[in-house]
Amino acid sequence: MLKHGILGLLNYSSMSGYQIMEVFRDSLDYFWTAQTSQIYRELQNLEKNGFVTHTVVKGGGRPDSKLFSVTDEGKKELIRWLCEENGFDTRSRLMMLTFFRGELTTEENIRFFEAVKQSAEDFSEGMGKPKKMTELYSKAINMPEKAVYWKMTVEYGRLYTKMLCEWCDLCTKMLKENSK
Amino acid sequence: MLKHGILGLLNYSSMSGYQIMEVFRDSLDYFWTAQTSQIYRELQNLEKNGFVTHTVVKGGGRPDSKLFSVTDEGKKELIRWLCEENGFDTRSRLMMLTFFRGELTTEENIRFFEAVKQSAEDFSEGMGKPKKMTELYSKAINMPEKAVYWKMTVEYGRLYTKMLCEWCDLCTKMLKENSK
DNA sequence: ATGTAATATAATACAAGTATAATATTCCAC
DNA sequence: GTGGAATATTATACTTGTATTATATTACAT
Repeated sequence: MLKHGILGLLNYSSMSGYQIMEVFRDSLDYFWTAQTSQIYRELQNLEKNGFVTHTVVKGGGRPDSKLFSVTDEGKKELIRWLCEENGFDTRSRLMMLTFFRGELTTEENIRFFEAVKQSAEDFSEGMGKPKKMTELYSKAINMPEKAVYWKMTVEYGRLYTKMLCEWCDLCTKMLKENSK
Repeated sequence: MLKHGILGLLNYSSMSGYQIMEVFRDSLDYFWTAQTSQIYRELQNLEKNGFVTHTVVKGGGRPDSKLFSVTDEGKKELIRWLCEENGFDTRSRLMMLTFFRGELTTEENIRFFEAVKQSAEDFSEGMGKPKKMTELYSKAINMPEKAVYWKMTVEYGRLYTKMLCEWCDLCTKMLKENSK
């Protein structure tokens, strides 16, 4: 997954590994996170496969860096991935954690679902505000035709957290009714 | 994750690797899938860590099998996991695939979101019916106090797929308005 | 009797994500 | 001038999930 995310970013514009790391950290972390080391490793793999190349850029004052760019092959691979992956996925850590909660008490589990709800609310709030989105949209000035897809991911975040809060309320309700 | 899922199942009742595989395949695949080989590997790891033990059972007619049971240590580990993992997670392959769709045409992307919606509808339909749930609930007769948590995972599936369909409709709408 | 399906376990290789730490440069504050 | 923060890359080890294949036993249908 990360591999293609990097390819997608480099397709917007050439970047160093460090800059890619910043984009994931500051703008994409609401749907994907990546360790710095993983980004550099994937860049090496992508280069080995001929999907990206790099030139060394003298760091004016800063350490030298490698500026990575997608190749034609890389662009083709990005398109192939976009066309062939269907994206529907139901794997859920939360469901694994929910399924086996019969081992704990009703009270403990009510607290669990309230904590999940709180996390969802915090996330939802944190997503709207900051540089996260402003950085995204400032890039969108140069790429207005991409902005609609970025907006969709934000809308997903909104709908998903709303749904999750409703589900948590439902679970809490089920537990309270159960224990009467 | 799988490790604790196996621990959770063995905590319901002792089983062979093959039976665990059947439960994942027939009853839990709507939120987690696992290769047979991964299940046997995790069983070996769990045993190495002292969380499960096994006795060999002569297969009356069938091949011999290993009947696995949780140890006290294993039960403790299960509880620890349930208490310490918070479960809120926003990583999404679908969002990765959405974010970079600016490379494709509006028409291609409308088809994409329609396909995602179709998958969600198929999943939702498939979840309600079959032996999947009947097997789950037949076990619930012996464990009525666990059934409420199993029901919650089903409710999540219902809410999630409904939300996803709405999101797909929204995306399609955004694209159609955009291209006017 | 032959082959196929179901039962049952195991090995191997690979892909992808996590965790931690090492190394080097330069700027800036104290 | 010293230490810390930001920039920039790399290495190593580990965990988890995926993919494929191999092996062996018995039941059952053709």
